[in-house]
Amino acid sequence: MSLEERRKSRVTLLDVARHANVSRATASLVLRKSPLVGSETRIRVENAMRDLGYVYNIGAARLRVERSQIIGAIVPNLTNPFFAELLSGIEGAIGATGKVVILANSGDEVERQEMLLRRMREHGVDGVILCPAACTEQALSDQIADWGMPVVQVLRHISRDLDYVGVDYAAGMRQAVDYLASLGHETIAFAVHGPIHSAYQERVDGFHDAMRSRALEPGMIIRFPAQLGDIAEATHLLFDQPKRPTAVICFNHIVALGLSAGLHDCGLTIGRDISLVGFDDVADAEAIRPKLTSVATGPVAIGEMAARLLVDRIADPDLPARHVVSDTILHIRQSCGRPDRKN
Amino acid sequence: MSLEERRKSRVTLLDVARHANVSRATASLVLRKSPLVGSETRIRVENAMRDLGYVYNIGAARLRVERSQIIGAIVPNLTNPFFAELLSGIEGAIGATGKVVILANSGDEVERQEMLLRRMREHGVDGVILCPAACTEQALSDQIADWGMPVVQVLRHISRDLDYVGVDYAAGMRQAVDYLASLGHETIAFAVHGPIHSAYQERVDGFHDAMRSRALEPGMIIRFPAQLGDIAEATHLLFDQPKRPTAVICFNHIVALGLSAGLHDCGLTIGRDISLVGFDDVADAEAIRPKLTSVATGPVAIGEMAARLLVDRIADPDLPARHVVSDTILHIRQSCGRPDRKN
DNA sequence: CTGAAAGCGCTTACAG
DNA sequence: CTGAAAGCGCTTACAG
Repeated sequence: MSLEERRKSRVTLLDVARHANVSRATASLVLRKSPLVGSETRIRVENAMRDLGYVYNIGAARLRVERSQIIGAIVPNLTNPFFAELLSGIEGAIGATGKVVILANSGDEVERQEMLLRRMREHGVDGVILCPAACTEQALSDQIADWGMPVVQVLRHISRDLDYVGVDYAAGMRQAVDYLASLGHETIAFAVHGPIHSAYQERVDGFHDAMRSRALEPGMIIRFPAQLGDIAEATHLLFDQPKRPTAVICFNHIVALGLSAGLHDCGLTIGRDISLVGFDDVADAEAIRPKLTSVATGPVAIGEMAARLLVDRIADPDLPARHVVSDTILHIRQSCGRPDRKN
Repeated sequence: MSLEERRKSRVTLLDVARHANVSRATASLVLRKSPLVGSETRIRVENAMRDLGYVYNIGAARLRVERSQIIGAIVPNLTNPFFAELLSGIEGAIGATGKVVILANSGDEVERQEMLLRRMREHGVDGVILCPAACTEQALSDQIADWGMPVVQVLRHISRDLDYVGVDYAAGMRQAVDYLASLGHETIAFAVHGPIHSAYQERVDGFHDAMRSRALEPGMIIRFPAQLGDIAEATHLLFDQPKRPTAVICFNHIVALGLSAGLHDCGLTIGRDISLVGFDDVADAEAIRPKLTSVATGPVAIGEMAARLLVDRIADPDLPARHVVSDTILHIRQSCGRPDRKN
């Protein structure tokens, strides 16, 4: 009986048309706000829709028309607040166009990513915003081209043939290094962690380049554990170096949070005994003490921009590939000082 | 021409059937792994699918069958890491069943929530996991029943007629109060912020009850700004009270982060001069110093549980409504000490 | 095990 | 402006 009711309650466009004394074609035109329909007719149909509780069936429409109004978003990690902000930007901008976003988490695994991509194709997504899992091969780009599926890469890239929106990581590293150098630091470490991908590589290369152009010794890359909980107790890695760094740049806000805690545990005062620069500048940067000087990358805006590019590409698949790289901003707060020459 | 190609490349089940020399019905059976098909036939069909690059069209199938394999998730805020973890649990558990999740952000606005719900119905979602926007009226529950749409409420509830999975906030508050009382605190504040909803109310009520049952003076509820960035500088509110609190329980990790910073700015040492208990226990709790004693609510597990309930309800819409409320765990770390009687 | 046929709810020319 | 008809890609009885 509840099944009965539910079945009964499914009202179709034909029901609406009958109730309004028009043909189904006319009702369809009203639905899509065609100017072909007279206003009295339109109103009659709209009333019928309301009275009957009609709900448009996008899936059925999709069968005839080439738009599902669904786009996919694949990120490597959902619990990282940085990706949450990215997603927030994507969802906001896509939602504003009346489309809907299917969310998926690749966990940075290429097989899982492959499965998700297939699932999304089965759902007929109009396109996807992809932050490629680490170790994704460039060949994926050819596959995507074969499929004829609009894709924009975000934050990480695997091919120049696809649209891309990301961050000018090299410039960000230069800002950090220049700032520290201006305070007198010469021995600067770059504390990294996590899987290797384009954004990782660009940061590392950017660090080396920035150090070189300041005529500083490059090369002090120190790898920390992937999990926030393990970073603090690995802080000693900083001091196991041949030359002890007076300043450290963090790969992202997770490393910054971990080291900020770990240095505190070592009895060091950040900003006096050692300088710390964060990267990504999510909300925490303001909240930890001392306030963290940080390179801001604006994840929400990046998500919005990626959404915009995807919408454009769906509208015109033959557009040449675009690559937009956004500027970083160094927010100077309280976590850096002059080097302590005693060390 | 690229259009041509794309159109050409759309291979249907009929193409597969022809290529494998079977009827479309048989191909469909293979697709759905029916045991009715002989294994040689099955293999022939599977090869044809592979050779032709066939992609199942779920949307077309949905038209015949009552399952879209899409579920919706509506949360009030995407940038709050707590909701990101919740979402992660939802996506993981739903994804594991082969379904896909449409994500949407209500921004805690009921009109927006209404629009999102409609959009999801248009997409024929099989059900939705809803964290109701603040001020959602109970009438929504009746609407949902009318629609015949499976819904599970998560974290916040508006009606007992709908499934719900949330947290035993009252028990969490009791744990916090009991712990502080056992250290000797008598003047305890509850620092709240954000919109009012069931989870808010339950925490406040739980606080009062817990204080009363310890024979302590209840009632010190102090409201802080909604934005993390504004909380630290509102810390003085704690001291504008008739009786200065020796301990404060935080509404969530955002308040905890903000106050932790603000108290530091006031020159107070947390755990010695004043005690702080967090709520939610997202990753940060381990990372701020002193380590934050916190009531853990396990958002990932809650998301998973909500997904499980939704799947059950979709399978059997006539199930009686279930309400699962998960236990909290008090993680004792370093942010609490005995009250300083000098104050 | 397989084929022919009807139908899910829409859109789109094509006539009127 | 409106109606009749075909078709999007699948599934589901129903015969064989």
